[in-house]
Amino acid sequence: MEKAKNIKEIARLAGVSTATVSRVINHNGRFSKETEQRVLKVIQQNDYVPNMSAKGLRTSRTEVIGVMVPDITNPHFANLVLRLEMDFFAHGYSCLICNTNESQTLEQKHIQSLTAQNVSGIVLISGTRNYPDLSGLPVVYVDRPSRGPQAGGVMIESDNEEGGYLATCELLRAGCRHIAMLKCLANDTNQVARYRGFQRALAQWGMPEEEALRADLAEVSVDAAQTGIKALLARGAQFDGVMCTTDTLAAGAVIALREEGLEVPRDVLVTGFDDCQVAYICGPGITSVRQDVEQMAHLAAELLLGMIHGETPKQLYYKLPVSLTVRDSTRPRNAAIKQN
Amino acid sequence: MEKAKNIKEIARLAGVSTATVSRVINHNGRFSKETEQRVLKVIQQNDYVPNMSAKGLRTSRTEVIGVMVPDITNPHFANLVLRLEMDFFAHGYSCLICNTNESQTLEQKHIQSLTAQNVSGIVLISGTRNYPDLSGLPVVYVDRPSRGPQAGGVMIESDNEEGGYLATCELLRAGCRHIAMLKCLANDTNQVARYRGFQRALAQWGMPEEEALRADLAEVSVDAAQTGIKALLARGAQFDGVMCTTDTLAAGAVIALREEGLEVPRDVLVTGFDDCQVAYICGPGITSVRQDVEQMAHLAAELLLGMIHGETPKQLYYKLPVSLTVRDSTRPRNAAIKQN
DNA sequence: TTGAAAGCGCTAACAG
DNA sequence: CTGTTAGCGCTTTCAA
Repeated sequence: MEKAKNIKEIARLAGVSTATVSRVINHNGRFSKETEQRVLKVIQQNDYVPNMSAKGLRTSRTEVIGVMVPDITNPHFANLVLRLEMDFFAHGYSCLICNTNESQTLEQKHIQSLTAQNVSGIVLISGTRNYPDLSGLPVVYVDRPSRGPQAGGVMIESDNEEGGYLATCELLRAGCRHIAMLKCLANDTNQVARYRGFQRALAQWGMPEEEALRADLAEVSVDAAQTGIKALLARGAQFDGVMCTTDTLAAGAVIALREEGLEVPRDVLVTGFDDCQVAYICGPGITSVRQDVEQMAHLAAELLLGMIHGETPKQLYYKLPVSLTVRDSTRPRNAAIKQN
Repeated sequence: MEKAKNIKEIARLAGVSTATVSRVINHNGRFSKETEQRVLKVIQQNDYVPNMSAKGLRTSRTEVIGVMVPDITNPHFANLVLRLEMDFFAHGYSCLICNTNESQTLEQKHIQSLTAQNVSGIVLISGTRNYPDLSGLPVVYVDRPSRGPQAGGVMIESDNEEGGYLATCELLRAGCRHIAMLKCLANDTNQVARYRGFQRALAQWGMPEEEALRADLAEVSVDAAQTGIKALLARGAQFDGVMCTTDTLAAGAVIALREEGLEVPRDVLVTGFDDCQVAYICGPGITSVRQDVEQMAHLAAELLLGMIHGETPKQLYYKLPVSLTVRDSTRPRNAAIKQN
């Protein structure tokens, strides 16, 4: 038996008009209980699924969310995207995932493509805000603070400054007195905040920020971190701790130190940021600032779906708390370090 | 000045019919060079982007590819998805990414959602093949061999058997004589192939497969691997090498061994599979079988786009070569092990 | 080489 | 509570 594939045939089989079928499907009321039962039965019997292109054309909105992410292979973003996708799908929405590779040109193209496809909303993980095509479309900015003025939409981020502060305090508490700083401020404004937290902790402990111990990397990668650490050592920098603005950098730092004959935590302590699997896997485990990615995704989905349904968000800005996961990389085995 | 937002207005501004505009946009010929120039200019001046819902409704096909992946947070899949997304976007296609979490029910729902949205094709990373909704739609199966009979579509996978063989040979070559096997055969048929490669290598070296050294885990996770290794040790298993069917498992193995006072590679050698960043980051670096993810994604995109444009693929099955990335985890510092 | 017009499947205004 | 109908923006056949 041939299955009915459009609303007209369903209507015919159920002995009602297409309007009624549409109302039943979209829970728009104005039909009797019996009619509903009959229509739903026919729909089920025929495995009928409404054509989303038609619906999209008619309503100028599809049950699709655009998710723009710098790089899905970054474990932190992968986690975030997974959660977003799950949350949205639970509400009947699919996700168009767009990797922007930190390129504004590509980002612009993706946004154009997304609006052309009538997505209902966009989750934007980007420091850029001034996309004109976005006007009128619900947007939630996640994880990356704005480089310029916020143009509209909601913003959710972790308390990165506090995270940087926590990590640095942990190093200081564990006895570090000369902390190197591994960062990459180029694309990621989060890292600026983490760096500020670092500075605040030092100031609070009455310690100077040592120019010679700062490395600003060209990119966030294990390689760049290795190079950075080796460059520091090569020019004779003396440090007993390394604060890294990312777990990836921390992993690179640990590897580079090992290659240079320095063991973590015996000779140098290290902290990371994001609390990704690498922090756990890296030998030794790396103390890292944990972001609540699950909550971040959940909140983003909730807010965006709310906006899509016409609600106005209570706040325009949400800052989520962070915590510190302490591992071996800040547990000095060498008591000497504490006597500095 | 108000921008034109649909084909009708573009047509009016260019002084032609909508049909001509459509033909220009879709390169369907049957227009003069001058007309083309004029239309393109108006399109550009107005930043006009065709409404994809309308196009989708009309043609029953959208420039969207569905990508079904078990879990985007698995670095191997994240790499694959990133490459796929980049390749497809370069050809004007967006990707709906669907995490299936190894659930067939969820997979089924996603497929229904994808077909309802008139996607042009699907990349399916799954062991399941018998989805009826897929008939007529171009499908490329990637990375996961079929659990049952292949229903149609093209299949691309790495030579997992050879990979398992290579890894095992490396352990044997390095002096291992009692190799533990850490695997999780439940969902992932790839791992079965890797396991076969393991068996082939042992057989070739004239060595028995030791029942007592096999662990089949409930899931692919660091925790499961740790538990597995500790269980082996607890029941007094003696081994000098561990072959793992995944880098994640290998990382767990290294951690568990360390926690039990065994150092890699001093006491035990370890190999992983996938050559993800964890293999590099884990201290020590883990020797791992490298899959050419880039080529896999590239081939998948090429084949799927070809099928979408009506071509018939030359082959229905592609097996991609693998290689071994040797790291410290199979470079024994302890000469004694070689004299076994 | 170009235009007129039908219609994809759906929703929503309106009429009853 | 239910049906009729117009039309979303686009492609494509047919006619010129």
